[in-house]
Amino acid sequence: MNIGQAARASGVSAKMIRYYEQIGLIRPAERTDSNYRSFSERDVNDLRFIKRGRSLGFSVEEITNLLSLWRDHTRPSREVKAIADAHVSDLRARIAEMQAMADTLTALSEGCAGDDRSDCPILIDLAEGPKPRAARIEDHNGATS
Amino acid sequence: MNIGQAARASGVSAKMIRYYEQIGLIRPAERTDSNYRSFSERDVNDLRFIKRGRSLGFSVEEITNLLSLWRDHTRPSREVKAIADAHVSDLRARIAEMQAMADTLTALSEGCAGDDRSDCPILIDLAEGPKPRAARIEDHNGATS
DNA sequence: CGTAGGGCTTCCCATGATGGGAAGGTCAAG
DNA sequence: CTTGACCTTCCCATCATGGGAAGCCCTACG
Repeated sequence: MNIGQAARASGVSAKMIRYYEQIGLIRPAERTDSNYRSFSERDVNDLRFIKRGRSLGFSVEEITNLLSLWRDHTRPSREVKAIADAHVSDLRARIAEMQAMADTLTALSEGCAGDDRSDCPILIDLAEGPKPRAARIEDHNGATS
Repeated sequence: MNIGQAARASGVSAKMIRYYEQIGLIRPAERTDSNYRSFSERDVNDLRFIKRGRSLGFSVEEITNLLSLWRDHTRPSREVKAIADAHVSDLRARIAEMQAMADTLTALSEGCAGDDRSDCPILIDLAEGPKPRAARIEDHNGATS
């Protein structure tokens, strides 16, 4: 199986296959007499594993670990779960961050006419920093943050 | 004002200030006799603008546009709003993507004992691809997706 | 006044995952 | 035997950021 065929079969681009080989994520492929890489079904399965891992947002480094856990069927599921859970935490943290950005911007955009006038709370916020959000009445009671 | 002082005053690292200058995001700073960059209050304000924009997830390119809109007070808010809204769409799309990843992984992780046994649905999913979700009963009625 | 330490300058390199493209070898079909 | 599609390696670019080296400058202290 050529690299192109392996690419089509796995959904991983030929460029990426070479890259994964180069960084040691996959074993160096066999070579034909003419120096073409030659892939087995098993190689393609590994590539599919990698592809799926990437689509779940795992870094190549995490996939390296997951792949070695997968190959060694005696390893405890604890290790796999730890990697996955750490990744989920990471995802959720980044989601929260981006959600906050989106919410802030949405609020600012709603206050922006979006017409010919130049007045725009978005620019004001960028220039002057975040305006304190509508103060909650409870806060007057001296609860120090 | 030295670059270090400007960095402290704006929250943008000296490295980044030089970079922003290099790519033309900010005007080249004045220089002292000894070739040190010299920043004004106005420069620092620009840096704060940039900093705030980055913290809202705008790319440097988007900030370039926002900054020029900010400097030209005659421009219509429509343009600003368009940039912001496009960015919000982008954020929301990426959030949805990551949310889907996190949800999938959470479900898989819940099915994983995380103990000494090697059996683990996470690895199975990675190796074999996504399992069809628990089929909803309504779906038996032939509603084609 | 001399020197030490900290700040500044530029320049190069690295990150992570991906793609683009050039130059050249190979293979299969016509 | 030629043509076109494929393969090989190598280099470059992305985006925003940091690390670090080599060398100049400035200030404060003895």
